[in-house]
Amino acid sequence: MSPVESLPEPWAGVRDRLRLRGLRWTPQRRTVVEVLAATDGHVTGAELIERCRDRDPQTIPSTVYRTLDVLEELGLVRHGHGADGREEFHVTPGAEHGHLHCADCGQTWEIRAPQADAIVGAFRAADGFEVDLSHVTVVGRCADCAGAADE
Amino acid sequence: MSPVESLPEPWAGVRDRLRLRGLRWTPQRRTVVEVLAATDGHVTGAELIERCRDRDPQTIPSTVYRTLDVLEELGLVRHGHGADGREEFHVTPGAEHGHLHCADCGQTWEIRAPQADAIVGAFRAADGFEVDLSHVTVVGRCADCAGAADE
DNA sequence: TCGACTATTGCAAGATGTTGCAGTAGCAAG
DNA sequence: CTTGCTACTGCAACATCTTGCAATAGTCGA
Repeated sequence: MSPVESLPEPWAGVRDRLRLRGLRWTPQRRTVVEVLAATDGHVTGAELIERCRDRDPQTIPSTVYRTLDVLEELGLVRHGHGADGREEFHVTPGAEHGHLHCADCGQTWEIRAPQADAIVGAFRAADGFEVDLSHVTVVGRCADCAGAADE
Repeated sequence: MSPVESLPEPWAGVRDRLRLRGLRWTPQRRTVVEVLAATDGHVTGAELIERCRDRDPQTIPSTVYRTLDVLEELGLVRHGHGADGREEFHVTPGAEHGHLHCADCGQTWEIRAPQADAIVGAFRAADGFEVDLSHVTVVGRCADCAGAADE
């Protein structure tokens, strides 16, 4: 009795975790999980659908989005929003990070630990508010572009 | 020679500022400007269109969005994204603030100065990056909801 | 006041998500 | 292996933005 498929951790047990909650393991969900397991870091909703279609051309967007909701409840992904407000999904663990985006040059960076801690710490200390950093894309102007703007 | 219309500051000179740049003052833009002048704080794109339609039922969404782009270039509004990624427009000045949103209870607060400074300062010191706080909605869990989640 | 230049508009189509509903198909029990 | 409950799917319609294009209409100079 080999496993359904050799999925890397932490995806191997998804099927059973779903069933334990009375949820179901379907071909469509399997497609999404396989794509996510092969994804490193983050994907936008559109990219994800695109990749699912590579495996199964019949993929329906609404099904993918609903599957992502379920996987987020299991803690396997987190959704956030890019600089333009479009959805972005982070594959956990190991990809829980915020993004920094320059509105001028369009570049994006990951927010590094010191700044992440500054943000999370500031709200925790003041209000007891627990920030979900990976939900956010901080927008502004990078040093190069800010300098260039001063003629 | 009375002004075109008695718009409150800083909207009174919009017409001339547009013309100075070779841009035009149209009835459609006037509608948007009037609505914004009567708006306190922020509005979502959908709300704005709704209010414009109250004044002019012929209002076309794409025209409104394009007008907002122009007004943003003049510095009269800033766009940002709410917790769900939808657009939100801040009427400047005086409404340049970030938002804090609890994913559990759905409440939203304005980010206060100490936390705002902590964020802006952290990025400025480390990378010279100038954060546009009003673009962002920081999402997480408020103290009450975080507490309730611990059973 | 008239004419020409070109910024804007209105419209239609497309991208990205969300939602309601009826039919389908997992899954656990017998 | 059946059967029944109900979670899921597929679809269609809608919400929010964005973009390309032809026609319209502000502006400015003569």
